[in-house]
Amino acid sequence: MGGFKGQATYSVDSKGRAAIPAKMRHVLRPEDQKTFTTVRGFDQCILAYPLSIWSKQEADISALSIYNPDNRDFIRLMLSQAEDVTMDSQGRIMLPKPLMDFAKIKDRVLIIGALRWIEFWDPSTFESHIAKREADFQDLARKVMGGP
Amino acid sequence: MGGFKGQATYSVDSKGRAAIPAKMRHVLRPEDQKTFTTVRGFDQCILAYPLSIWSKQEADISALSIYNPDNRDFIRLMLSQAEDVTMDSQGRIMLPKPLMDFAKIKDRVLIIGALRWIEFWDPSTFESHIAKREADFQDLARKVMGGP
DNA sequence: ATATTGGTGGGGAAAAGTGGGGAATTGTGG
DNA sequence: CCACAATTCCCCACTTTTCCCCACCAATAT
Repeated sequence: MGGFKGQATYSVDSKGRAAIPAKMRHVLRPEDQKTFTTVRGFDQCILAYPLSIWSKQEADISALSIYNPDNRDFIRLMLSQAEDVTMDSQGRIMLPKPLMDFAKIKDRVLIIGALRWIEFWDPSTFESHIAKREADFQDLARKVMGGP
Repeated sequence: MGGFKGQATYSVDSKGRAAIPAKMRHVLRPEDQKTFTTVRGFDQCILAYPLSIWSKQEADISALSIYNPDNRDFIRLMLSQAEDVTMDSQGRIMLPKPLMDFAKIKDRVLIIGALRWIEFWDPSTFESHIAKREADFQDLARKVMGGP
């Protein structure tokens, strides 16, 4: 069925909590146990995978050989800042501090759905990240999705 | 069955709702669950795909590798402004605010059927967009559809 | 003329987002 | 092992937004 989509800008309260948009909560399945695994994104953002999706990623990483130095460092970078977070009864999660620091998120957060995962951005960071891409959206789409 | 066709100019009320023309409503199939997925168009308009059509698009996007930066930005641009909208009992949908801003739609909207999807335009934007093409309709047709 | 379908508008109930207090847990230092 | 501090977790309460339903008007068909 449908994955995460849409966006919302919410507040991060003094306890570091942020609400998950209701429309994204509804995408979660019972086996996810209201839990996301948060990891450091490849860009300056936090990624949150539903538990059941993350477990596949974890299996892939598990399969990497320990005898390759690149593999070892990749595992360190990926896992050392990974954290399971469970929604409270209000549908909020606690964003891990190390990840908030990495993404420069303070008291407002932009949450965007990206099919199989959710991204948390500092609003102004996202704007500057995406600005130039926006102008080239047509070309980017053609390049990525194929076509003449 | 036939796809969406025709046009209509309707009002957008204070709550951001717009009616789907009845002739287009009748194109929807039960598996669409009266739901469209709205996305940012490549031109200055909003696209609405019936749920069952959109799910194919989503599958294609899902197949993209997240280890490619272009792919990631494409997914962000496409999905962050995508939204599922379900018709109410009067056959209306709520146009998402971010998309209305993008398409410069205020209180009137031009709705165009385009076979597998519906387009929402600001009436004057559409007029100026299509004006120059209108004169070249013959040539455009030959270019697009093939022929001498 | 009347019934039915299609478009438009708005009010009230329900859901969603936000903030904070206090109990339970964890971690640290004596 | 215990005391204390800090953090986390679990409720409860308030405000705002969304959504569901009813009502109205116009146009078309019977």
